[in-house]
Amino acid sequence: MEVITLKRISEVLGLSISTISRALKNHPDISVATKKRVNELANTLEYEPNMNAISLRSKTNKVFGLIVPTISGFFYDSFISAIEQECRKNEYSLMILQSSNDAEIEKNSLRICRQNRVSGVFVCLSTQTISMDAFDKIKEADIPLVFFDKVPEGSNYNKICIADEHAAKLAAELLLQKNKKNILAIFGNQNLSITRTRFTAFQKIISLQKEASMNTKYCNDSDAAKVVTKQFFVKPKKIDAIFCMSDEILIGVMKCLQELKINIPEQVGVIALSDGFLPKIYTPEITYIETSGYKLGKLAFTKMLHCINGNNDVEEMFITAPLVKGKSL
Amino acid sequence: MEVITLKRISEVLGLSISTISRALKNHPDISVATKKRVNELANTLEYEPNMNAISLRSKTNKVFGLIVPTISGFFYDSFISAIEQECRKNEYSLMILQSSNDAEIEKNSLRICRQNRVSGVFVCLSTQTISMDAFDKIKEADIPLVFFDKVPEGSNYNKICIADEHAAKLAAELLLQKNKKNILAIFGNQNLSITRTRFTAFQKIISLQKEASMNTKYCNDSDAAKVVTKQFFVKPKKIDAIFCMSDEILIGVMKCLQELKINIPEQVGVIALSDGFLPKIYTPEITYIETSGYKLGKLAFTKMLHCINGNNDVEEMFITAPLVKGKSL
DNA sequence: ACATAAGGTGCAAACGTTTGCACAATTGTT
DNA sequence: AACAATTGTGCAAACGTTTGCACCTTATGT
Repeated sequence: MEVITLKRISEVLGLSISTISRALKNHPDISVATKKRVNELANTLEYEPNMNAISLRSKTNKVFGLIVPTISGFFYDSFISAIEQECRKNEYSLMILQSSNDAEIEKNSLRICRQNRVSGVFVCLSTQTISMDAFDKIKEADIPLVFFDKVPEGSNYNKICIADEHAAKLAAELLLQKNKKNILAIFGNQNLSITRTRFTAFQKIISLQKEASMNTKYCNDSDAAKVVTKQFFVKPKKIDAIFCMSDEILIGVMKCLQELKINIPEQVGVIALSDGFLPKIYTPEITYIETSGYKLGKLAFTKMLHCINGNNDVEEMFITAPLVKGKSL
Repeated sequence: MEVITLKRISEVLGLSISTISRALKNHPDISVATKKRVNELANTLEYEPNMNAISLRSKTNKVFGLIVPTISGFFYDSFISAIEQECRKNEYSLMILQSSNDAEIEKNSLRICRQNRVSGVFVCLSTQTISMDAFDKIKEADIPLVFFDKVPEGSNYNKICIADEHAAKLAAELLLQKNKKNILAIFGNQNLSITRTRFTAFQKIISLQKEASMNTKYCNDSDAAKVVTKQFFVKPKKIDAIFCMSDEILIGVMKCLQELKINIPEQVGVIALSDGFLPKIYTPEITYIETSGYKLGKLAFTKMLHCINGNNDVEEMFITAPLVKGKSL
């Protein structure tokens, strides 16, 4: 079927293209009568403005880019979901790119964003990213850049994060409060600043309590966490609580505990940092500090809008991570 | 920073815009020397073609639209992940829209797709969709349309589905084979054709075995499934196996069984239709028929490419759902 | 009656590409 | 020496919008 343009409408109505354009935008110059005629025809013909033309003309594409290591996961999907909702509200579209934790693909995704002249880019860094050059170039091109979750180290980037320090601290305090003395603390990929932050904060609190001891382990996936956990239950057991830095870790830990038929919380307590979905499907429900991808997404979007509106202050923002009590501690 | 265009390059080099354009596209008309000069400058200046201009000129945007009820979930995220991968391989971009199971939003998403002149649209229908008018219009506008998972009834749409009939049949057969006689079968939203298909196929097999009886329940969410399951274990228990139509159902069922400390598979067997993630985190691991969003995505994309390449045959395609044995039956 | 203002509309350029065609310069053929 | 073919390049239009400006009507004020 023929696609309707301003030109087509102008021909039918015997008016000029500019009149049609203005009429549809409710421009005061155009008479009410004409506006009515134009709008009616546009409706029956189901005119839809060509975004490509608009973007070209206005030099600004109402699209945001979003680069994540992977869409499927315990966290990104809810983040993306939040961003998409906000985009819709604000009449932006969302272009999603996965980096698969590959720096090369990530870089290429940035190129795609530039080619599409997106209005801004949300980025959760891949675990492999070393050079920030490509990102710096985006900034030079005046494309707002908002990092979330996995963020770079420098101070010249917008960063939206879970209040990792506070969250880890909260977990540690709760463990001490429950009088746990021998804690197994399992963290994720050691390369990530998020891991280091969580570790440092956690350890700091635990070390305050002289009688408490802490075993630190780093695991890159669920299976590793399972194996690590098992080690602590085959030897004479001396662990009375496990801290899981993420959902991924939690899965491995729980798998192990279930297989060994270890009772929670009687034999061992469990606490995690989590998006909240998984802790609720276990029995007993796991006590966790909520690291909500959804809230993070909302905040990231707010910051992005500020950038769009000319507020160029580089900011690091945090969302607080509340404690959600289960029965696992 | 100034944004680089063909014009800019042409000015620097003292050549015409068209020469630059052709040189960058390695057009045979242009001399090797010129090509070299142009490419070098384009590289140092980091020229990135303006996709909006290209799309406008070519009247074809290399972007696909994707409309799903929700991004986060046990299934859509892996579907989306697959589509995104294929898009990247084929140099398309992906625009994601959530319908939130709201027909109005879904319709609006279609509008956005049209305005962006996308090359094609992937759709998983919302549960509330009644009228197919908006979709029919997209088809009239010659925009390829590929439905997946939740698909419309008519025969004039491309549909990519799990082989629901086969999957439900497989589950039923396995239950009979394991000599289960009193089966609780829990299904999802009764409005969806996917539910009806699974139910019919499942029931057909069970009814072949005279001694087997089947209790059918419909639940719209995990909590409902949990409540329903509980009912069957407070009265004198007569259930020896539970069939879960989806991950959502499975979550509720497992929650109930765990709370009541019912042993799987000794006291009751469990089988589910699932994407595969959840069955593996339980202990024992749940036996399931794999309904892979990932595979579905790959197949949907293949069909989309066929459409793009002018193969307009309307097709209904299925992906087979293999049995993955756990220890729950 | 005549200037001025107000109201309604159209012209044309611009956004950044691509591409058919024309053209100039060089080379090859008689 | 005349002519054709080849090679390399540029012109200009087109894609669908938006918008500053100019234009032509009328109505208003003196």
